[in-house]
Amino acid sequence: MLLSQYPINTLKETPSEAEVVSHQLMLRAGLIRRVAAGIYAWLPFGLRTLRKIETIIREEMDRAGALEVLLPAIQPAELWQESGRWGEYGPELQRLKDRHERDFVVGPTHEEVITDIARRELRSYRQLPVNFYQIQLKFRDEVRPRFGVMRAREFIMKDAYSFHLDAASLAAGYDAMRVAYTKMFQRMRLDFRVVQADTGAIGGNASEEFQVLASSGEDAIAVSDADGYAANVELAPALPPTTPRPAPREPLERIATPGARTIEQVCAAVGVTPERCVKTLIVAGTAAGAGGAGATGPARAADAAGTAGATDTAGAADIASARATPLVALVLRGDHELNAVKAQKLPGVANPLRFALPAEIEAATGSPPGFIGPRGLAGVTIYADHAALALADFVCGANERDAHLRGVNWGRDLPEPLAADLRNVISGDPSPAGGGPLRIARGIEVGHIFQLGRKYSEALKATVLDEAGNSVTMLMGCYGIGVTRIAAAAIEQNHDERGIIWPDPIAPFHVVLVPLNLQKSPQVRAVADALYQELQAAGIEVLYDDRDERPGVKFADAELLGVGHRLVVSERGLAAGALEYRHRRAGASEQFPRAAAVEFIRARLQL
RNA sequence: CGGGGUGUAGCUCAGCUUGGUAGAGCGUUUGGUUCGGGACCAAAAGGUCGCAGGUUCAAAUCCUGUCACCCCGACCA
Repeated sequence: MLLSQYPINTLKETPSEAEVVSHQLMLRAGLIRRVAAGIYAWLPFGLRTLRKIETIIREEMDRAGALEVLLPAIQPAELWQESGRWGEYGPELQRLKDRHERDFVVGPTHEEVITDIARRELRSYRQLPVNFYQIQLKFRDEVRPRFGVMRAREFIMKDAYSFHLDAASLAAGYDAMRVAYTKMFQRMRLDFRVVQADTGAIGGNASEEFQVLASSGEDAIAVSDADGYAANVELAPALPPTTPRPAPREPLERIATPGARTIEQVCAAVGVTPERCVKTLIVAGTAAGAGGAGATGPARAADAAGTAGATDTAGAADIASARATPLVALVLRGDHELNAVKAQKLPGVANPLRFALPAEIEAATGSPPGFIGPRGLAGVTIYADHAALALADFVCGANERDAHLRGVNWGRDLPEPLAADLRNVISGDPSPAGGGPLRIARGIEVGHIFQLGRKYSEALKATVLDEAGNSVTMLMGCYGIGVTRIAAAAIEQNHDERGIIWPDPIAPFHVVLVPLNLQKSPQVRAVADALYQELQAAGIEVLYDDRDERPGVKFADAELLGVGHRLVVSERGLAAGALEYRHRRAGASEQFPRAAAVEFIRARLQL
């Protein structure tokens, strides 16, 4: 491609809207432009990279035996009503009406549509297993789109759905996808980890995420280098302390703590460290959990889970409803952080997790937020994290304005609460796999694989006949990749102060050809033109900077755009019969004979 | 949705406190000189100051409303 024919400008200054490096560089290099919040246009250079990413995905999906389809972006509400997600899926689901006032959605994902196809097309176990995939635009009306294409509202996703007769087949299909994904991300030269993950709103059983490691990543992942354990922090279990709780030594004592609402303030007022304190978070419970004493037993657990989706999220103004909402207290050690995913799975806790409103807290405890403690909380289910439960002589709120308690002991001063894993693991916690301490890394989720089970096939009655002629509900797996996000993730991992450094397999071009003094030197022109033809004829993708620009401008743009291999043609070099080569990561250039150009470049491409 | 902030030239921003001629750098155009690391000189184009009301002799500036965008918290590829 001739750069003189390309009208998109690079930017010297960083647009103020961009926060993270990948976003800044994508805008500066002219890969993307913002059209609206979380909605981007892909310009030619950006699209070239996007297409390369898609090609790698396609090749590996095809190799794994998956079949490509293209499903509609606009989907009828009926399918979503049938699966139940018309009501469950929140405001992220973009709903719209056609001219006849019929309801539709802009697809955020395609389980409903593909299951609808599957139930029509698949009649026999002989047609299974099968895996359908597509690469297509999705729309999710994110609360807060951010970081350019990393968290956009409209984005391109590769989504795949597999159908199986039995669990063994599903597991095999799932494993095949894990292998295919691993291969793809390896081919893209990404530094990633496969981590255990929460199944989230989509539901299902086994689930793993593919996380590209980057400090700007939005996900925290717990990694143990000793035993290979890796999990999203949302899911990583915090093991209970192995040492037993010490015996009480201090007397229970009330302390005036005027205005001390945060753990830091309480510690300062009382004179202890955060790990000697306990914080009590009040969250909404479920109607099932409100029944009365013993509501948290296993028999009620199924009940609670069953009604979780129906939890009312009434406004603060409605005091009557606020009083009616059952509450649950979650108790954590002062230096620990609540893990919402773990908490909302507990019996009696509303899912999704919702913090109680100040009015609700005051109505239930008689104290404003900031002075709440587990002692004397009547009619509230109390869960204590294992670490909080292991404390003796701890500090907590007194359920009274401007007062805390110290020397508090479970069993002695208040009943033993229910024990649970409520917190995020932190660096240094023991690995659940048993091998050494965990460390916390940041990751960008570029892929996610699930064993869905029968959630959608059951709702949409997707069945086949088995060998015995019985109607069997199919098992499903689903497998997503954030295609547009990969481009951003790759830049997060591959850049320097001068710009992008694309890995060869996803670079918009293989080589950038930079002739110096092109307009004045017929010799440079002749050689550069010839090289352009030769390299292209050899199947090498060349960006030919034939602009009438000074060398500095050409070098700066080439480095910003991030093409890995640079070829310089100059009068100085040609006098010695040589060309100049430099890798984007290299500190210096090397000379090589002009006649060997094609072989020289080919030997250095790592595709 | 809650909290914080910003809308002035294609981009980055100043001007607003204290109302009175719309500015700089980069980019763009033309001419010239340059030509191995984002050149220099000269000239030029380019803005209904987000939008709508209001106050005032006079509004980028003050007031009200509205829209858009960005940042911090709960969701996800």
